[in-house]
Amino acid sequence: MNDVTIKDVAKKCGVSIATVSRVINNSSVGVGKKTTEKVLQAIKDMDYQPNEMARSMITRKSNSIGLVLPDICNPFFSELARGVEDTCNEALHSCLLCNTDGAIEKETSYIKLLGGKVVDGILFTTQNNIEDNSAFGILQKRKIPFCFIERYIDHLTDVPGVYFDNYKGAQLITEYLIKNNHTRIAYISGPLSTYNAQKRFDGFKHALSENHLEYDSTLFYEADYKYGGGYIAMKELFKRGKSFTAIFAANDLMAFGALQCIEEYGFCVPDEYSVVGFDNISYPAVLKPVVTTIEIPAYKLGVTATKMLLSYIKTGSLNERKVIFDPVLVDKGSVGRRE
Amino acid sequence: MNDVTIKDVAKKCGVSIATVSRVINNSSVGVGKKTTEKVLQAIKDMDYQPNEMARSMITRKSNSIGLVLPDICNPFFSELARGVEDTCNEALHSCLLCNTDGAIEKETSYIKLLGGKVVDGILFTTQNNIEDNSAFGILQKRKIPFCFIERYIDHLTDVPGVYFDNYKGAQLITEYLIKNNHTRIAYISGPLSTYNAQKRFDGFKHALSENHLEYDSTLFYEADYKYGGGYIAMKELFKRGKSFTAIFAANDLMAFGALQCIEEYGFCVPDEYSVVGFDNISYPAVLKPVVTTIEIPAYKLGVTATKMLLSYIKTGSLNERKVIFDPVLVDKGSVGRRE
DNA sequence: TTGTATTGAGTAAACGTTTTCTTATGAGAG
DNA sequence: CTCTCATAAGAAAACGTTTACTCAATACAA
Repeated sequence: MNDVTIKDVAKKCGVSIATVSRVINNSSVGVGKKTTEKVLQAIKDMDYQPNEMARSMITRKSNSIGLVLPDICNPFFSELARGVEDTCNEALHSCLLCNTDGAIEKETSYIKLLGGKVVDGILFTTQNNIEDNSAFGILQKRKIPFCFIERYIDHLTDVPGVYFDNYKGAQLITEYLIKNNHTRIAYISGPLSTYNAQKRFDGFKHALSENHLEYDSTLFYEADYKYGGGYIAMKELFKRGKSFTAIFAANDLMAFGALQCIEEYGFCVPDEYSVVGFDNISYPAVLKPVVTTIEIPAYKLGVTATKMLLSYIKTGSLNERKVIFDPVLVDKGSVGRRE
Repeated sequence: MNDVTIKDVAKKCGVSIATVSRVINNSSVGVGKKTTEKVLQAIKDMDYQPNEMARSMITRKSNSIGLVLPDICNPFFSELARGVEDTCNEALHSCLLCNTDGAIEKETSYIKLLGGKVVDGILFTTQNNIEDNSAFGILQKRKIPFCFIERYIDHLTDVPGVYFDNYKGAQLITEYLIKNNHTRIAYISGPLSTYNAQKRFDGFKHALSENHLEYDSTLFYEADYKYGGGYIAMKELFKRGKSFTAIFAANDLMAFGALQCIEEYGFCVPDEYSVVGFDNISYPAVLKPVVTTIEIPAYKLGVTATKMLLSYIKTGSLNERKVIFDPVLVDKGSVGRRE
């Protein structure tokens, strides 16, 4: 390690450490021009780098934030993370990465660790229910600045967060199907224990009723947000023998599973069945299949949340506690028009 | 912020801060059982969390490492990062994420920043040439513990790093083609300015000559590691009118591009043309196309590099300065047997 | 009983900064 | 020539820990 300290620099210049400190920080307010130059030169010569730890002790700022998310390998989260990190970097902050796999214990232990003044604030994404999440409790108790990402607590309106409007998204894409004259739409849901899945389902039903269509529970199947789940769901829906012309899967992965099944049954998309998903997971354009979907702007969510958190850390207050992103429909041609 | 300090705990218990410190650290060596319990209780009651900054000042360890990579959104790097973070977490360390986009200035500024005792060591991946990389210079000058990942400096044998044997990988997959009686193999290269591309190309040529096949430069095309590049390369190869039965693209993305072109020409894979790639980019199994390829164990690379770095940080020495991972062939059915 | 370990716990220095307070220097005004 | 004031720079405290050094108290062997 490089062990040049401010003392060494001071000694070499024949000045006090206070002077060196002033040069480093204020670009020399109250330091003579000649001295400033001398110090600057010495810093360069000795390759001196201030010890950020010591600095943080005094300033009570670590200039870093923690990013707690389920899994960086999930493209949604890596894009989000990129948005976070880019924004941090711009603001001369560092970003600590924490993968929780959605496990509450891991979330809690990370938050505890980070709370030890390791970071100035925390960006938190969780799939778990917030209210009975001990991590959330610690955040509040310790008064650690934080900002939620894609985690909704309808009734806790004062909790800072950046959200995506799943309800509206589901509504939007359902309406798109309806506009294309689909009236009997099968719905493959994610686990309804998650807030996500519930909101999407609600949005779907709302769009139906707004358009005077009846929700048919025999066209509903609750799966697991996974490829296999979508496949099984589709099979089951076919088995039930009810008629429908479109399938709304609550995420892209399940939509892919459904497509696979449809193909095996020898049906054509979008001619015989229309399929829509949710998420717009972004893989190289080459890869098939492809499904009309709702895009969640992960990068933007990351940027916005980071800005919010940093501003909160800096000023201690927030003029906007909640930012909600609107859904955008991305048409990739898996919806056909019914006449 | 939670501002309970060790002093508060000590005062509440009527003991000295040294005692509290001992309880925290050694689980009370040299502290009476009763006192220990009292302190532990107080810590819980007051929700005391030691200030890691202050701690680091004394121990000269931040218990965190920096991970410097081009782009977390690239699935290779996110998997790598996951390996790194998991290993860090196990060792009770934190991991700082730094995206450089491969820009030397960004690499340098990150390394400088991290060098300020923010981290105990650095994991460094770069696409740039190491020798004239100023970031490398800083690493060495400041004696910051580091470990390279997937960056090769043949002649700098004492530089700690974890590598993947691109040469052998290319050789392996070429031999697989030859074993399937392909004798005229087209090669779509990545940019030969990168070390990667060069090694893979060398491995390819070596396998040919080992099997007494002649390298034919009219079957060679240098592209850019991208989908579009692979597509254009394939088109050009067809245009040249030379005969070949297999295509080796130096990464999967280009292989996909080649496949796209082959399909447009109305040819069948693997019946008429065999195609192989490199990287085994891992997308959900659903997604097509799919190509026989060489897997680079990103996660394992991350784990190994982290272990290496942590051990170096701890002991100050390294029994193994270089770990090289062997390639594994992943057969996904895009190679046909020639009779 | 005396002497010697052993154990428990306190005191204070140290880590490398920032920052408040203080002082020395010199310039300009009267 | 003196007084005042601005400016430059130093001294020292503080940040919250860990740890080396003490010392008191107890336990045990002789």
